[in-house]
Amino acid sequence: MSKFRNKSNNLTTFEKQVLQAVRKIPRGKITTYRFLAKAIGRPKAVRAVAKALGKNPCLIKVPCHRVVRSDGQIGGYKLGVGKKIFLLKKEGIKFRRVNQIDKPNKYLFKF
DNA sequence: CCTGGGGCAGCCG
DNA sequence: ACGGCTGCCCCAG
Repeated sequence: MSKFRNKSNNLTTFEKQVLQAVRKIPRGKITTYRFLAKAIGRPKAVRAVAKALGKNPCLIKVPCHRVVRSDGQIGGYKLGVGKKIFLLKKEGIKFRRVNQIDKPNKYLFKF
């Protein structure tokens, strides 16, 4: 038995697919909830995808802060939007206003 | 700019 | 099993 408690991720197949896809997003890049939904073959399950991110068990392996809204706004974050913005800035993402990414298209990661 | 309805996987009673 | 919310949303109007 590991000393480290295994946060037994009771994740469904769908949720795993979502998290797996997010892991591919490199530092300094972002994607949107919509693209992410498409990427896993469920273009209409956008909200379900967003919800799945809320269950993200490991913020290191699954950088869900790199998933933002289609309009370039930040979107939500389980640990607070402020934290999300902080992380994105740290990775080189520029903001035009607090809460609004400058030229989101520039950073978009294509699956 | 704001609004409503679409859409769907999970969760809870 | 089952129906009704809900959620890190989206876009047409």
